[in-house]
Amino acid sequence: MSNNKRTDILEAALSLFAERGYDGTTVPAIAEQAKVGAGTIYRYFENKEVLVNSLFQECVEQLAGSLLTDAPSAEAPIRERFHHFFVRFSQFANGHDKALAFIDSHVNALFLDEASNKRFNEFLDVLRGMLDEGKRQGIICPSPSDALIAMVYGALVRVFKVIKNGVVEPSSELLQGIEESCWNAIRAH
Amino acid sequence: MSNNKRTDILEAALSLFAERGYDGTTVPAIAEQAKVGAGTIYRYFENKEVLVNSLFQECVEQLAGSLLTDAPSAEAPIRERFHHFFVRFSQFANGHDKALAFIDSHVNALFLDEASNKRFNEFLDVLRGMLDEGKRQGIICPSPSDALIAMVYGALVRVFKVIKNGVVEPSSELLQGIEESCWNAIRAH
Amino acid sequence: MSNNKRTDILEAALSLFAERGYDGTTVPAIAEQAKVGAGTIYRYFENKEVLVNSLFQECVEQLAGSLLTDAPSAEAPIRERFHHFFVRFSQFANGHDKALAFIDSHVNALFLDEASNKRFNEFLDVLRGMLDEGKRQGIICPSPSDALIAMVYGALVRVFKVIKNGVVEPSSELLQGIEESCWNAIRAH
Amino acid sequence: MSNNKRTDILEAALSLFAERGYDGTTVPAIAEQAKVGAGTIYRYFENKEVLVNSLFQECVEQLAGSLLTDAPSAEAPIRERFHHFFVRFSQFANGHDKALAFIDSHVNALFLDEASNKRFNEFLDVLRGMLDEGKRQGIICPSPSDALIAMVYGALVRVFKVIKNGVVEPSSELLQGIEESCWNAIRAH
DNA sequence: CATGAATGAGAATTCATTCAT
DNA sequence: GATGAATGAATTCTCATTCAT
Repeated sequence: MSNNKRTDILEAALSLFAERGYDGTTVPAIAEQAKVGAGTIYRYFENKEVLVNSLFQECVEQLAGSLLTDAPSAEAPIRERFHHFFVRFSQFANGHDKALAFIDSHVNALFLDEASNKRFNEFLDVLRGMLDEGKRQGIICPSPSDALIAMVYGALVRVFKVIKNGVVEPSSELLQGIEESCWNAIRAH
Repeated sequence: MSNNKRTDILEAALSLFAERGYDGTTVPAIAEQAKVGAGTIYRYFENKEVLVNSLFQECVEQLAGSLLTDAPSAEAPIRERFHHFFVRFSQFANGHDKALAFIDSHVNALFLDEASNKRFNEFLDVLRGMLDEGKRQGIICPSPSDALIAMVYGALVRVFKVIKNGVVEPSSELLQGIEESCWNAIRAH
Repeated sequence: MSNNKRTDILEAALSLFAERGYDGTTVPAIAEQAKVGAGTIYRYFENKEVLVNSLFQECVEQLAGSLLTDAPSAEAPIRERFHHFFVRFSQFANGHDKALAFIDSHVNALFLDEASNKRFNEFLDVLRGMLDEGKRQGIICPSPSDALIAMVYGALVRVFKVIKNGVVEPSSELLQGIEESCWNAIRAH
Repeated sequence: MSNNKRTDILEAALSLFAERGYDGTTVPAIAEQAKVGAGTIYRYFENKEVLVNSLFQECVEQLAGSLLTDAPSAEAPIRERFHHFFVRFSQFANGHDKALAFIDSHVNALFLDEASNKRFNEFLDVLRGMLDEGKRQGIICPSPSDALIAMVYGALVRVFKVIKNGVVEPSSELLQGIEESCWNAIRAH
């Protein structure tokens, strides 16, 4: 029993969208997974597109919120800020693997609306802020921040996916190695 | 006029799959884009699933072939081999952006068959070979190759996507910076 | 208004299959005749083939049930048993002419499944039992029962079809004459 | 190699129509079976409907011709005429089982044109003539000829089908038994 | 509020027919 | 004449959405 059908629906949708994609997922399938009637979904979301956008925004919200929790101040050393970012991201990837997979595989989809895209860009801005500050300090390499973000984000999404799939073991050495690799990718040499 | 309808269909499918995904693309839409009748598609491909698998395998083939062209021998220095890989990958990303986007967004899809998955893993093996040799020589950092591959591949796919989208300018400095970043991510420090 | 859409669909299908055959009948045509949406048919039957098999089995069930209703015991005289069979068959042919036409024109079709064929053979077994007993008593002529069944069944299906078509009048003299003819065809002389 | 593509097409169509019915048979399937191109069929027959009507009429022609060959004169004893009919019909059923199955399963089809129906009725007229003469002589029972024809024709089609299917062995005793049964069905008692 | 049966527009696929070679 | 690749209308089937209960 759950105290909230809306949440049940979003969780079911997340699970299915992450696995089969938006277009590969039917509304009745979401209803079944959520253990609600198909019609119930339409009491909480105007239609399938509204549902996917709501879900996307909530997922990005969670990810962004996760990264900001207990974050060092803007005055803290970049390396420390990056470490916090990495730890949080890695926790999120571990605890919310479906959300990360869903965000990643739907991020450029045509059915995402203005608000969804805006929300995702705001999330990227957090990273951008850190990198821009680092470049000002000469600690981060001078490539465009958008390029650096794309690389770090792309690298992390992918590497946590192979971890989730069990291809490699998520030991603390591995995580340290990944953090080092990412840091080396963006720091000035 | 084209000398080959099969090619027209594959190109149309690539374009649409890359943009809207497999499930978001209708067969008549492919037919229209390819300027053939809808029924014609079924003369060349048994069904939509066979079409997407054929396309996937051909794209991976192209990518792998591209990376192998004029590749330095296995005895060449790792840095040189990596450079060649990067240059080829960047050329492919530039000339075949849709193929790269298509591969990337469909690589784990449930409708891909055994052969498609096998073909993609063979492509990854090429990278693995280079990294494993580098680790033996102590040049590449000791994280599992699957993790390093995921990071480099993820970083490159993503960064070339933002380049394609015009977010950043593909200057030679940028490309040098990206290559350096990727190399720094995987080399031993 | 009917209390059961499944029944509406089966009746519509029976009517159309009897008239135009399985392959000559489209699903939307059945839907229209049944006054339901085309999609509704698929809520009740997995596909067109399942529909035709369900219908076939139900029709054979009705025919067999009809023949068994108030049937004389296996100890009753063969002539009496045959009379009962004939009367029941003739009533069925009169009241369920479409069912009889449908069964007859689809009985050997390739799309009928194991269960459908089995059900029809069970129906034939009822006749076979009567004829075999008659042969044991020397009342029925010694040709193989399968041949006698084929003849009687073939003769009756065909003659009731011409009656239904209005080619001949279904007077009681006619029915008596047909019963006599069939009996004469199978009795020992 | 055959000297006549038209014949090849008709034979292929006969074989397929007999097995799967008109609507269940595709024109390309006929072409393949006939070892001609699909387009070739349209050089000999305007369309599929013309093909099936031509075939139907040729088959009925063959059957009627078969029954008339060496037929006793109208003055010959009815029993002798019936014997000849039975022998010829049985030969036809044996040598042209597909033609008989095809005629039987398509005889009332909606796509048969005027000429096809007319041709089939002319065939029935041959039987009718014999039975009417027999009734005049008091040898044949007084049921309407159309009913008697339906019964005899229905019985024979069905019984030769089970013989063809190997359910019963076509011994000369069996054939004699069948002939006797049919004769007993229609003679006056 | 919640449901799930019902719907029909739209998707994948087939096939009778045409026509350039 | 013969072919079979190409076609698009028609067919089977799916699914987002509605609405009576």
